[in-house]
Amino acid sequence: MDDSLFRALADPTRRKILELLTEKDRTAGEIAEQFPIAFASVSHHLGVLKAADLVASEREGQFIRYRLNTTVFQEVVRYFMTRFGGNHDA
Amino acid sequence: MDDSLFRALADPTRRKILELLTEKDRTAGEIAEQFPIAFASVSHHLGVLKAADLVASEREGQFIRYRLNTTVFQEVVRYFMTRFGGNHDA
DNA sequence: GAGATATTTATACAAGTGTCTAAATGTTGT
DNA sequence: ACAACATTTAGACACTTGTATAAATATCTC
Repeated sequence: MDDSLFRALADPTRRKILELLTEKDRTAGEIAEQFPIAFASVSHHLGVLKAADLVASEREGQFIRYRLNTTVFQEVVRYFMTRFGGNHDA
Repeated sequence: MDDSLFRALADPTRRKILELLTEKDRTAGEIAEQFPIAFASVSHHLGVLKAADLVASEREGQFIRYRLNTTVFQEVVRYFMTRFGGNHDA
């Protein structure tokens, strides 16, 4: 289990970004306008999430669209369930 | 979902501590001797884990015994499953 | 190609974090 | 009460991180 994964999840702005991407894929700009911080700062967060493989991105014209990498989330869930006895039926 | 929870999980030493406590409850000293860092540093980590409610402790004579708070882990699992579509049957 | 829009990269800085050593606190046994 | 042991707390310091502004890169339209 990679360290960058948990460090990426440690920031509330990044977790909010992930939740936004749960609803639907979004461009960097669509994501950035949801936050009171500078676009460049959001871009930095997106880079962290991407480095942790929590999101993927692809260019779409002048936009760059981000989407959740659900595979990694299942790994996180498995990490907690196997090590810390999360209730599988919950 | 509290911010301190994810920040607590972001450090590899702390995750290792949690894994040690999965096996069995341990005193601060038993935990500390598993790591190459100073006892005081481990104590600091234990404080962080306790503040995040991931572990609980109780004095036992001169020792202080730590144990996992499994309830919070189930909350973490639920957080990921509900928001990010982890496979409930996995 | 120039200008407009979308996004990232570079740089700087204040705040936060992990570690250390030293000192403090709590407990036990003499 | 004192000494020994177990653990935490206090301060200090290097390193990381989240943010900002400014500059760079990429795409689109004219």
